[in-house]
Amino acid sequence: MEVELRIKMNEKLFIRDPGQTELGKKIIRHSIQLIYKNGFEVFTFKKLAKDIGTTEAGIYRYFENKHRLLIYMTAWYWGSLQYRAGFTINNITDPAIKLKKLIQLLATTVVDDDNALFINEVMLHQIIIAEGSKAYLIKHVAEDNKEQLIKPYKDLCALIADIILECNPKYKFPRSLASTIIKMTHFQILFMNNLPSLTDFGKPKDELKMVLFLEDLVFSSIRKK
Amino acid sequence: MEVELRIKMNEKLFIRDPGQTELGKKIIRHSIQLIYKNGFEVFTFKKLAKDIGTTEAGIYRYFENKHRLLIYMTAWYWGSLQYRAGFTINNITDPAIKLKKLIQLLATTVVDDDNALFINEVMLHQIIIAEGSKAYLIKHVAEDNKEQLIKPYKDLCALIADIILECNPKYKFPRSLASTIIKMTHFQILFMNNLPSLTDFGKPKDELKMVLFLEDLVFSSIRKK
DNA sequence: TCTAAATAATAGTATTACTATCTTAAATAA
DNA sequence: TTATTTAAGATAGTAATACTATTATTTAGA
Repeated sequence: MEVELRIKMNEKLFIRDPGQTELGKKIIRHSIQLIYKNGFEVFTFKKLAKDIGTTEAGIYRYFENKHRLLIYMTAWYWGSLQYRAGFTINNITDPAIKLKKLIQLLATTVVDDDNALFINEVMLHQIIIAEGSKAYLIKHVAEDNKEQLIKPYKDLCALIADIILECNPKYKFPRSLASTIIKMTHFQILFMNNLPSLTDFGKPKDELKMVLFLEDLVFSSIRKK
Repeated sequence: MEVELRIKMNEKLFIRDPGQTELGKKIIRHSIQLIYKNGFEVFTFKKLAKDIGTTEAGIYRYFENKHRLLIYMTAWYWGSLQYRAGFTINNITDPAIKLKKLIQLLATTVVDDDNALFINEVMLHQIIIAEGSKAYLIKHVAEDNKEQLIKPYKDLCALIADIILECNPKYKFPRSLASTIIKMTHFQILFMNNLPSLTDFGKPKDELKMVLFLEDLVFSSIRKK
């Protein structure tokens, strides 16, 4: 039996649902490869179309522009993470262990490299780390789209904030700490890989030490007092 | 007597030094205004030229492209911060107080709105918070330029890391904590202003509470053990 | 006053980011 | 089975962007 994990995406994120058609899946798959390889700035629909073997107009039937495509990817990433987070902490009662598991989930490179899926999560993870901020760090995103885009992110943040409160109901900054955890895991990975002198685990790369740092940071402030 | 603070900028960051000429200063001043107002994506040299009352070609004599201009601004910002950091902690001996002062410096909106200066630091601060990541989150920056751009950032990080070690010589992650402080002050400001639900001080905006959060986070982990 | 540097004015090109239209192929519904 | 949607392919075209090049004019310094 095959189980296909399908993440329900908000309809406003696309013109035509890329998950529903072959071309749509190809668009996502090849975009991820191209952006992963060369970065978002040099990525164009023309190059994508050529890579896929279709035409520019074909892509435009799915996404309004390349920025929307990045938003779609980002939302997909956070949705998937949300799902895996729920899975990870399922049946665990100790909130501290839940939190540790989540930090690990966030900080550790995804290993699920199932080629059957139309989304390569390893590459996507790297893209989000390197380019993810660009999805919402822009002035022209209309408020409603921003809402839709940010929602899975917010949900994950709220989930973590709740667990923090479980650990210590008196802790004053659960949401800020939650968003800090999420941001910092990504940034420390980015720094570790590209600007190692901004970290203490860049040379040699030591993901484990990074997790230790994050755990230390989080638990010292939660447990204090 | 007038004292002009001049920040020495690396020569690779521009074609012609904008600090040396009237047009150059205008370029910086108007870029800051335009990017602050509409964001970096929609900012073009054509619009800038029109705004200044010069031509596109005129701008290109100073900067290779708009991305280089952003790099210049970013480097200027970190240079300025580095200078103000030194100023701020001068004559203070207690490392914990030094650290607190630096957190405040990073987190608090700059007030120095001296119109005489060709760089409006209040706007620049906001630009760096909102668009700063775009300066180095790109694949095509050549390594040497990246070095030059990142240097003042690294220097500031190293300065903070040293103070952290003064506070507690046994602390294991001084550099990661330092880069975390720098990143998080900016992100928490951004979230506070744009995505308040990701923070605990968004509604109403409470910069002071934010500083408390950061201090709590930093000192609980440094002082532990 | 002469010279060199800086700027202004104008023009032009390649690429990007789209939009429009028309045709064909495939899926589905009556 | 045929009719009808629906998706995809093919082709063309436009406005804006991101530059480069050339020449003329102004300004400042020796």
